[in-house]
Amino acid sequence: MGRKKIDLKTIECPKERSSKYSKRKKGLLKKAEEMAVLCDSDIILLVFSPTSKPNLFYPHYRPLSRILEKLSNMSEYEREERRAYTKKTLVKLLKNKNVEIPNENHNHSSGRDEVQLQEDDKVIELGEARELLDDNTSILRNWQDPHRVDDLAKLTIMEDHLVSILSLIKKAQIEQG
Amino acid sequence: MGRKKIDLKTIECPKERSSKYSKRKKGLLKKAEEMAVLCDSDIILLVFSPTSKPNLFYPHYRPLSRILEKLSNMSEYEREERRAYTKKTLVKLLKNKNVEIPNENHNHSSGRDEVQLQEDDKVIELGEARELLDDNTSILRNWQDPHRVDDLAKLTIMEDHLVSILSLIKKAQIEQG
DNA sequence: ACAACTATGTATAAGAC
DNA sequence: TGTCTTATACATAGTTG
Repeated sequence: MGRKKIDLKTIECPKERSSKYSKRKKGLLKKAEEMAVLCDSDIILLVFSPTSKPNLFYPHYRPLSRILEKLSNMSEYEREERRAYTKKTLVKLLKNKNVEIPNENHNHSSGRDEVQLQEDDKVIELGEARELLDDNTSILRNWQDPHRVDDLAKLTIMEDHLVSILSLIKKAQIEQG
Repeated sequence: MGRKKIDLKTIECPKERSSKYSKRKKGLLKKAEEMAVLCDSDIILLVFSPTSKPNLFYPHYRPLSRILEKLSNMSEYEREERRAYTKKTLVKLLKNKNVEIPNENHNHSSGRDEVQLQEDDKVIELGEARELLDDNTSILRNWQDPHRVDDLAKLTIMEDHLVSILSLIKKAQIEQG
C-alpha cells in the first residue's frame, strides 16, 4: 500500500523504522476498532517497539475488565477457589477493624442477599459486600474503574488479588518453561 | 475496502458477521506480523468473537515467553520490593487506624497527612501510602498514556498488572486448545 | 516526531462454489 | 466455516513542511 512494494524485512534506518511504526500502529488500531464494532468482538492489542514505550489498546466501550471476566470465567474450579479466598479476606478485614464497606451505587433491596457468613465471633452480612467481594470479576472491575475505589478495604483486596495472581503466574511459567 | 462502503456498526446477520470476523481476523493478524517484522516490534494480539474461541496471536519468532521474560527480568527485584512494601503499608494502615484515605482528589491543603504509623523502627507517612494507592489505581491509565510514567515504581506495578493479564490470556489459550 | 499529499499496493465486500 | 473472483475502498510508501 504505497508508492512502492516493500520487502518484508526489518527496516534498517532507525528513523524510518519508527516513522513506519507510528503509522502502522495507528492503522492496526483502527482495524482493530473496526473489527470490534463490526463483528461485536473483544480485542486486546499490545504493542512494543524497541524505541518507544509499550502501548496497550482496547476499545473504550469494551472495558478490559469485561474481557478479563470472560477469560477468568473459563475455569469453574478457579472461580470457586477465588470466591472462597475473597470471602476469607473479607472476614479477616472485618475482624481486625470496623471497616466500612459501602455498597456503591447499587440498590440493595433488603430482601435479597440475606446470607450471613460466620467465622469465629464475627457475623458478616454478605449482601453488603457482595458487589465488592463476590469474585474476581468485581475486583477486576475496580482495576478498570479506579475512581470507584473509595476505601482501603477495596484497595487491600485488589492488592491481594494482584499478589495471588502473580504467584499463580510464577507457577505457570515454571511449568511451561 | 470492498465493492461497497459499509457503515461502522455491528453487522446484524450473525452468519455474515462471523464470516467478516474470520476475514478480518486474518487480515489483522497479517498486518500485525508485517509490523512486527518491518518495525522490529513485539506484538500480542488477543481476539475473540462472541461465538468463536479466543485466539491469541503473536509472531512465532517472538515467543510469548520471550516477551514475558523481557517484562519480568527487567526489574524483578524492584517489583518484589515494591509489592512487599505496598502490601505491608496497606496492612499496617488497616490494623492500626481506622483512617479514611482521601482518594483521587489530591487536596494537599493544610498540614497534610499528619497521621503516622509505627512499624518496627520505621515510620510510614500516610501521604506516602496514599501515593502508593494512587499508583495502583492509575495502572490502566498509565498504559494508555505511557508518557505519564515518570518513575520506576509505577512502571513496576504496571508490569505486574500486565504480566497478570498475560497470564490469564495464556491460561485461557491452553484450556481452550 | 506528526500532518498533509498523492500514487499505488492491499484488504475486503459481495457473490458464487 | 474456507476458498476463489472482481471491483472498490482503504492504508500506506515516499515525500515535503
